[in-house]
Amino acid sequence: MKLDGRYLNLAKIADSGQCFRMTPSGKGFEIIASGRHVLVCHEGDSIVVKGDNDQAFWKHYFDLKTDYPAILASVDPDDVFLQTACAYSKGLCILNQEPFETLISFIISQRKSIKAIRICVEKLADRFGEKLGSRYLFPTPKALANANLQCLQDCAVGYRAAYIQKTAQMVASGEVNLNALYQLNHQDLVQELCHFPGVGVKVASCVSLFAYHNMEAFPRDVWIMRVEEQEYGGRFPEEKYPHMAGFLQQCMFFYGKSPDYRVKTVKNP
DNA sequence: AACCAGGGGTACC
DNA sequence: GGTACCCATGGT
Repeated sequence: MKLDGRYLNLAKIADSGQCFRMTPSGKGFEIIASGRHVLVCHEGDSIVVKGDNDQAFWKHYFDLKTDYPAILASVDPDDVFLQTACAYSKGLCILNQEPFETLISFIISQRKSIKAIRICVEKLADRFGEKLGSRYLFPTPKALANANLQCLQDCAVGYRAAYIQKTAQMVASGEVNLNALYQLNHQDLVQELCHFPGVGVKVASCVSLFAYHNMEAFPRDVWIMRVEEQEYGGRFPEEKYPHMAGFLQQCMFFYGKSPDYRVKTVKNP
């Protein structure tokens, strides 16, 4: 199956820190998402997906309906840093990911590096997920709700084990219906997600952006705050870009973490 | 070998 | 309502 790949850059998406189960494989990438396990790679102007034929799903997953070039073109030309960050990040998009996996993944994310998050998520899948071919799917809410606390801790999640277990129980029991939350706006959604243990405004914002695709979400982590301090004297005016702030945040995060930017901003007196 | 990682909960004031 | 401290674990 082929998709329009003229804008996307799979390598950048895989390295962007919004998804944790997209890994280099041969000339392309392996993706495990929403009960599917595929191989994707660039081929000319296309992205070739092998292992699944649900075109509607993958078009949505890669957010092909959003006009990213138009978004990039509408960035304030006087904001030199943002222009640079966006140019550097060309090919990034905001994926449409499954809410439960995104929720648990970003509960794990607190005080962890992206590499460490990947390891935890993989261990959870290996231990509690359903097998599909050579790999394991992300665990269902029920599987994590019934998981032994010590077994969860064996997945290197540390003190977050209790957060994961309780959150999974709240979902599995029906106390919270994640699919029903699509109808909420960003602010109400964040408030709702904050009821889960281990979820504060930052994690909730990530879930709002990466699963529910609320583009006005602007998650502030240590990297973003560092960039905001350096480039904007404290705070990026995200209200200036109500329908694309989340994507710009991705660009600022991706560029801000890159060696290019870090070398540039080193101060040697 | 200290220090940091896509923070949040809690106990204080 | 702010703020200080604690929380496991892996990478650098």
